[in-house]
Amino acid sequence: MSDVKGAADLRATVVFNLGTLGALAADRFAARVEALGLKPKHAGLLAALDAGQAASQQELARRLGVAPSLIVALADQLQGLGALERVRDPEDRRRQVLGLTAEGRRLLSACVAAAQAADEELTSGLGDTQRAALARGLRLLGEQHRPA
Amino acid sequence: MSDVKGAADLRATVVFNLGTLGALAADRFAARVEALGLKPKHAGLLAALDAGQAASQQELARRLGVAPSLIVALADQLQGLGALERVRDPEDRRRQVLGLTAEGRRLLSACVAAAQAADEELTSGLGDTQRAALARGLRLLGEQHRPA
DNA sequence: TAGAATCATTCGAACTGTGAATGATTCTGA
DNA sequence: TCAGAATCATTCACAGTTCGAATGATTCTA
Repeated sequence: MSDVKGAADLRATVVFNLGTLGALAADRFAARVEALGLKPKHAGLLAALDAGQAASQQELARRLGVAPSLIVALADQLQGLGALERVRDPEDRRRQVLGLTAEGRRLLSACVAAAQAADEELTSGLGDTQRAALARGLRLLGEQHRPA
Repeated sequence: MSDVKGAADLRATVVFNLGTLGALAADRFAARVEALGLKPKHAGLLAALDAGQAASQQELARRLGVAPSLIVALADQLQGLGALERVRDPEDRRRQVLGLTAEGRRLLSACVAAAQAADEELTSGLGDTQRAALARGLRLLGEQHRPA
């Protein structure tokens, strides 16, 4: 292969396709959760709350890779929807411990359904085998890049 | 499987992993092309110019999925770097036809190298077989979602 | 040939997310 | 015990990015 690289070489790259398709997938997902009155980051926060133990906002900011001040805004909005509750940690009253409500779990479930529908739409052109291989590869790569 | 869906179901989704990893990949790539004085969109424009026939800015905006006014700004900056030239289309003097210069091809080549290095970094935890499968799946999916 | 359409360009505005400042609370070490 | 440092949630001003409307030049259409 030549040492002068062109557009074709770029398209063969994982990061290029990940970036492009990631933006596309994010748009499709965003369009669907918008019907729930949510942004993708809201869904991310709901999922983080469902996944781990009760966590402070500081800790959630680390997990989601965003500034703590953004968690405040997201939590405000989700609290306004009745999706989560803030409770002062009695053992450290600086901390606000966030917890999902029943409505929060309902919303999260709807977000997951939206993601699955978007999956169906996005990968409809792929055969079952290819779709499974892609899903597996992404899950693997994702597991290796989880924040501690 | 239950009909009430939780965080684990979301993480199993292609769109979720595509979105998350897409953002990660974009960041890694951006950090590398920044050393060249470029943003990822600049690289995208260079690649679009290298790939197709000479195109108007209007057409490039369609291909990249951005507003025409953004193409103006990107092209201004790349022209300032000597990476491309604007030529009035003699057959339609409203159009500016953009073309890569030798410097533009050099920059594109450096962008590709940056993407390949980012690939190496990002997928270093995967086996060769898995990496190839992932690259193939992404390329396939990407080809199906090309703008006309 | 007059008016509609299309192109590149400029400019103001919307949206997102960040980082610095603030007040409350907890920790630390003398 | 207590004074100062550290950590938490919160507010707020700000930067970065992208878009859409307005503009002028050019081309198309009837």
